Amino acid sequence: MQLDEAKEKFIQAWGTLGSNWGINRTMAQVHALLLASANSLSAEDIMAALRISRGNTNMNVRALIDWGLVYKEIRSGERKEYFSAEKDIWHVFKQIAKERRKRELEPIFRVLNDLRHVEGDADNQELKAFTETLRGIHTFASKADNTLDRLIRADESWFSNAFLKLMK
Amino acid sequence: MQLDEAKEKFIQAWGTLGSNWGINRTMAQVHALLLASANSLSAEDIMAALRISRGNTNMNVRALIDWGLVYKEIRSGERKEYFSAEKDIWHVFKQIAKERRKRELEPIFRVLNDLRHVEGDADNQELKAFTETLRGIHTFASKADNTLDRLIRADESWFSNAFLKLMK
DNA sequence: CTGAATTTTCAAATAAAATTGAAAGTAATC
DNA sequence: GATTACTTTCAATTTTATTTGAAAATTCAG
Repeated sequence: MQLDEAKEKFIQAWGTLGSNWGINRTMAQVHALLLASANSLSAEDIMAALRISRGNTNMNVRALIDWGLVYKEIRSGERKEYFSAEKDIWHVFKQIAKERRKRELEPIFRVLNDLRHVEGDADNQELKAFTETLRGIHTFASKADNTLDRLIRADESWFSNAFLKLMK
Repeated sequence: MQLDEAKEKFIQAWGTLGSNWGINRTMAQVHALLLASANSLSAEDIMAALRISRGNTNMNVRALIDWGLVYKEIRSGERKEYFSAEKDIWHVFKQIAKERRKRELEPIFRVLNDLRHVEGDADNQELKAFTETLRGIHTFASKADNTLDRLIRADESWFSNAFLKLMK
């Protein structure tokens, strides 16, 4: 397979992966394009490579910068901005985990926790079932969130070590 | 807060959570409704509670059964089917992880692995950058996939233990 | 300052995903 | 084997999400 074909397939696959997990497909594709490029790219480069509009390019590049996955580069003597992706995949993963936790998990878990104090008759079966479900979610979410937090702060050797530990 | 209001908010929150992570919002809401119910519910009950059509109800209940998150119940003497959710949250989590791995991770990682054999000049910088990115993804994905696999097979005490181990 | 290069915004258009509902299918009962 | 009580399917519709592109804003160089 030739490089161009492989890159194209990589971009498609990464886009599908993102899309399946609630990330805008184009955002994931821009990310893939930058991950697969040796050099930083301008908005024009991205527009041409993915055949998308300037507005779309701008929005998604900004989002990737907000997510801490893409960096802006200013080349001296040039006015145009160039963009490059963070290439350390462990760092990329942590960054995504961190942002998604902040944006999509924390707010929901805050709501779920508030719901645990429902007033009502102690031997109402419906109420019991509901609070029991919320309790289960809370117990699980606390452990998971704590583990995730540790993961986000850890370096790769921690992950490898943890991985090995858990293997036994 | 009254039970009905709390249930409603729970259903909304669970729907938003699913939607953010690439799961059909209604499917997540049906799941929430069943998670919050003491007794199994019929299609009519679900239609009424969520104000959705019969077709929609049927599709999403079937999907939840496919995912192993909801069980069908036949009450003797009744023709109607009733549905109840798996309430053990640790089991629910493992089941979701298992299904998503199978449906959305494995196929993509198979594609990405194929892309690692790209032909071309060994000192082409673009080629080097591309293969290096794929190598990084592969290394990470292998570890993550293995950990996930172990998680899926584990029981809750394993998770709690692992959690404690990783805390130190 | 002024103007050219570039980026950003966002209302309107388009595309994608989800939903409806009625017709077709299935299965239990008499 | 016909009737009834459901469940399933899927083309058409509706809703939601994404994308476009042109106008406005910004930034830099002279």
